[in-house]
Amino acid sequence: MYFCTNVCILKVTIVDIAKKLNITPSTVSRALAGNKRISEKTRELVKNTADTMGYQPNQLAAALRKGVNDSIGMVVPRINRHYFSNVICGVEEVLNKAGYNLSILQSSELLEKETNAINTLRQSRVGGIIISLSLETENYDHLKELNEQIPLVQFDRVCESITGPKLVNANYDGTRQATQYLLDKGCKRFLHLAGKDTNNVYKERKRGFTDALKDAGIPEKNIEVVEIIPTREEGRDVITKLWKHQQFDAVICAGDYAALGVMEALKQINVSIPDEVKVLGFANEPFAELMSPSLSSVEQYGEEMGRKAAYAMLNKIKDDSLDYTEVLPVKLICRESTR
Amino acid sequence: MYFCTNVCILKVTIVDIAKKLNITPSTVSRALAGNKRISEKTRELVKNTADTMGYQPNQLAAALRKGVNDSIGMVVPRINRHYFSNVICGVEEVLNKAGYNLSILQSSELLEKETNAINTLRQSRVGGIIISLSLETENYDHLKELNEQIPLVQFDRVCESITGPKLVNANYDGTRQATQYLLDKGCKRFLHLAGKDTNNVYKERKRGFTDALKDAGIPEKNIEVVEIIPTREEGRDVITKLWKHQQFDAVICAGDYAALGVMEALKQINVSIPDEVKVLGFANEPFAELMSPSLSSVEQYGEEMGRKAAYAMLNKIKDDSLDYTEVLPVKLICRESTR
DNA sequence: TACAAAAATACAAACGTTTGCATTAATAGC
DNA sequence: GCTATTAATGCAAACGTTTGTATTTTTGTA
Repeated sequence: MYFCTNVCILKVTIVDIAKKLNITPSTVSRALAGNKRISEKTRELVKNTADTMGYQPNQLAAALRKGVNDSIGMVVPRINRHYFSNVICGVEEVLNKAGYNLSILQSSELLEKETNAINTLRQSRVGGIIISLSLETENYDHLKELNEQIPLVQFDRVCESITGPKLVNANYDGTRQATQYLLDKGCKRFLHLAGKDTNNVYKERKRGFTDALKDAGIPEKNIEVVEIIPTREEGRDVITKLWKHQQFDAVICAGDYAALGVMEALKQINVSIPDEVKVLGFANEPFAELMSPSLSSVEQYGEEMGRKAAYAMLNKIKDDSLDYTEVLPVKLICRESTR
Repeated sequence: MYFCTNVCILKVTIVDIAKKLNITPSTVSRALAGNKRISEKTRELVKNTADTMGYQPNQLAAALRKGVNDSIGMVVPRINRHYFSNVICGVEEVLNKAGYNLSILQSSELLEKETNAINTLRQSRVGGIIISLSLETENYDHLKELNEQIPLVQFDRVCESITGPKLVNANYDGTRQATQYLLDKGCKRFLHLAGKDTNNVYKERKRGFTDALKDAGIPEKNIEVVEIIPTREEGRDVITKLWKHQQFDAVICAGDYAALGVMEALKQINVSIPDEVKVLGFANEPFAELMSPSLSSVEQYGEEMGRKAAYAMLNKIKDDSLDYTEVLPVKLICRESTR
């Protein structure tokens, strides 16, 4: 069917259709949009010839003229992180159905890349931005500015002092519940490997941990909190160093990767899990279930988070005054590492 | 500093700057672009006032006028698959540095969503598309058409009959080497859980498997190939059913998730891995290393693939006649499941 | 058949850039 | 001091849509 070359296929525009049918571009535009002002007959005619000519509407021109863009931007710390990639899927699912499409950028946990990403998205005039902050982000000026300009939805790692929809996981409840669970198991000496305190996620997890222990009357000397970057390596290193001076029977980590490191380190020095130490992670990464012993963790539902963030965006676009914080429930998953 | 409202910040345009400085928009445009035709003095002046006014260039307008867009589209089967999310990171890394940005869409393994994604990207006039095909895609008309219109780079799951840059993993070599490794270990009765034969990736993996065995003189009756959708569930189910009639001492799977299912099923019926059966996967998912016994697999370097795909795109944009297939090396990773 | 009302379409400006060409200002050469 | 040359800027059209308003065509009614 395609006898003509690239160029001609690519360049078919509303004016070409208009010329072919001896009508005006405006009529074509309206016909394609299904406007009732155009007669049923010409509407059909236009649609058909548009099809046969291989017409592809020019999003750029339309967005420029309309002043609104039906694509939404998304900024995440890392695309290849299980949790975030799941959130992306959820967002995509909802936005796609609503006729929007998604531009995804990653900040790689860097403030500079985050700022760049935001600027890129603004320059391409996205209709809104869904963001989860980088670990490095402690100054929020760029966000405050952004928030005054286009619809902004924050999720997971958020800046609380910025108005608008914010969706977070029940980090406090999750860790508190997890800690309580270990208390019930009879643990006495607790270690928490926490993340940066400037981050709402890690701050809340730490708070859940300490509150649970305080309420249970555990003496301070049996509670230790160490702030790390929650990676496999740091988890391993920190435990290895720490264990020489101090032992625990419960280690609660701010993330599964740190917990993985902890377990590896403990195995290496022949500390038995869960008999001598119980280990708990957070995020329920796919590997948690499959390790040996399998790792207890806290599931946070990424796709659901994504869907909620997308709906929040759709609503925020309609009503700019939207301002709330929703806390999504998480679920403690008990496995061998805490039996 | 921001006394004025949303609207006014958002709307600052090249004309506003021009008015403020009593010069024309064209001068402003050229100044911002660093054009030498504009005097050093006004260039600086314009840039400074643009900054203080919070000017954000309108990508839409520029792309519309220039007829080219500095954003690249990417279509992958699933964003939340470890391999693909790694490829995305690689692509992003390179394109970002080159001043492009990325729009990522997922096909969810469906032809229809793939076609939609492509259309969406074309409508937003991306400068090129990097794609890995959905499993469902067996008809390539939409790709052939696309390939005549904008720069197209295929990776991993490709259509061989379409010209242009194609980057694939050494699926044949990888499986062949893996099979040879099991032959060397003394295995005699081989099972391959293959994926769809219409897919280049799975076809090559199967070919590597059968070629290795044929060359080793393994009799046909000791070779079995079963085509499945390589998921955990199917791996589990197929083995459970199969094992009743037929046993093997080597199971080579087209993917790690299928291998995981296989191992679970075998554990359930008390078949020992690796003593009675050796199991091998493909892709080296993060969990492979952490399982017990740990799963031998074939590493395919996602980020490197992404970087190569991005470079291919940058080159293809410059030179449309580019047409080659590059095979990226993979690496057999031997672990406990094949000891 | 004429005429108002309604339906269908046409006209033209606008969105914010970029860019070829025209114009003005500045410098140089004599 | 006057023209030739170069440097700096201005003008206006174009990219492909959308949309308010104007115009034409059709329909209905008397």
